[in-house]
Amino acid sequence: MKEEDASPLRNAYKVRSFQNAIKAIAQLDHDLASGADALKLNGIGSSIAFRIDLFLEGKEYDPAKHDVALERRKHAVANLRKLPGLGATTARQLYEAGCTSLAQLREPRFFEMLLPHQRINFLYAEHLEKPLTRAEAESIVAFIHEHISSKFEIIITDAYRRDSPTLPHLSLLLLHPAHIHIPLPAPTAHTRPRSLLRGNARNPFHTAYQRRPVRLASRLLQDVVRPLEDAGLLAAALGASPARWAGVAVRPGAGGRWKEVGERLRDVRARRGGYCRLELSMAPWGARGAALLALTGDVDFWRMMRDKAAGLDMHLNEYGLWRWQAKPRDGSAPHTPVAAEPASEVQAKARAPAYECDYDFDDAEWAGYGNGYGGASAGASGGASKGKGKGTGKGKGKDVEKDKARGKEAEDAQEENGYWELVESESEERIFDALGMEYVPPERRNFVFLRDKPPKKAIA
DNA sequence: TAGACGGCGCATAATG
DNA sequence: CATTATGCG
DNA sequence: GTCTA
Repeated sequence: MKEEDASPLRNAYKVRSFQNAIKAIAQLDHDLASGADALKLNGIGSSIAFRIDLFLEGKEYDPAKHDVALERRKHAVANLRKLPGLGATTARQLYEAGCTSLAQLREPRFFEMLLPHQRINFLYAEHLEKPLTRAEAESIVAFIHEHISSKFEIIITDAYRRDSPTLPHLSLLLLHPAHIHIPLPAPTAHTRPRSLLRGNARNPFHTAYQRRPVRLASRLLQDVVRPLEDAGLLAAALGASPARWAGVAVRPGAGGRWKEVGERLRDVRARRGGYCRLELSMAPWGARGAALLALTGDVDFWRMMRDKAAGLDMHLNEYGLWRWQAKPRDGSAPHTPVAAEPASEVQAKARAPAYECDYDFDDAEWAGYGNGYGGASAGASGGASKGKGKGTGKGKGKDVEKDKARGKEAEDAQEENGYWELVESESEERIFDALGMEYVPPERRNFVFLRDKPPKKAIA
């Protein structure tokens, strides 16, 4: 009877209902005698009970008889949703406008319904589906090295670092000795453990809202993305923020050959040649280890690491491993800098701002940061903007609705109760160590590792 | 019988 | 320009 | 689709 139920996928809640029903039946230690028998189970209602009867009597359930139109719509929507970034809502709108397949998105009336990133994903769809070879990845990195300052260090992360022979896309970590500010986690990071088993796709190096000029002034955008655009490597952007850029890049020709700039720019304009997805992440110089961890392990492994940290009452993000230090009641900050190991000069500079918790929390920089990990301090507090509070003022507070107001109050209280202390961020090895784990080499940071060697396993 | 059915952070659009 | 709403995963 | 208020 599972086969009976396995197919439908139109209404998310309906699908879940079927899943629940299947689970309920699977947990039984005996066979079902009838639909009425099944009806007693939690998760099985009249409709599924009826279909169980049909099944037991050997009759077929014929969906076509029930609803041809629905079936057709289901297929169309499922097809449309294959495009990354195109979800249920857009798919439905497209279908209602008469679009029944991905191919039809070519038609202007449908194409215009797409958001910018959806358009790019569509236009480059065949290219982006094609994995890269390691040689292609290396060739692109060499190209980038030739077109940006030699002070940048570039590390290929993700699947490449895990020794995978092919890469779904190219993910690069960039480091620059002058890029050193390590932002603090949100004050509430430890009191709001994320759901560790599901949810957010990985999106490290996010920064809170910044004014346009500030955003565009980032070293990544100015000194990396800009020259690469000029060099004709980048064909389209899917998203750009101060420490992160994602988009479409040109692939090298056969044998890792690159054409001359002018020709490449013409190719890009005409969308000739091969393309791939490229992701650039800019990490603070002293946060190399944490950044590598965040960008190398697959999603499951990274989630496991963060879970591990949470279990030890710490907080792990792409900037480092943090421990919450409660402040004594009188408010005098316990001046206990970590510095477990001798820090290089740059490092010291990188860390310094992290411990000076003298932010003006009413400053606009802090307004609007989310509740989660990774966000918080917009890099703007690098040094200069620190002492002089007030930008546009007003920042947070205000008359938010009850719910949010409560949350904010809690946050304010948190801020006074302590601060985040950076335990380790420079070396992967030492982060593993601080978490009480054996070092796991990149090629083993994957789902198989988690399954074969359950570290602690929160998987309920 | 109507409404819930997971919750959250991000990017972008819409709105003030 | 800043905040809120929506789509997405 | 089912469950609950």
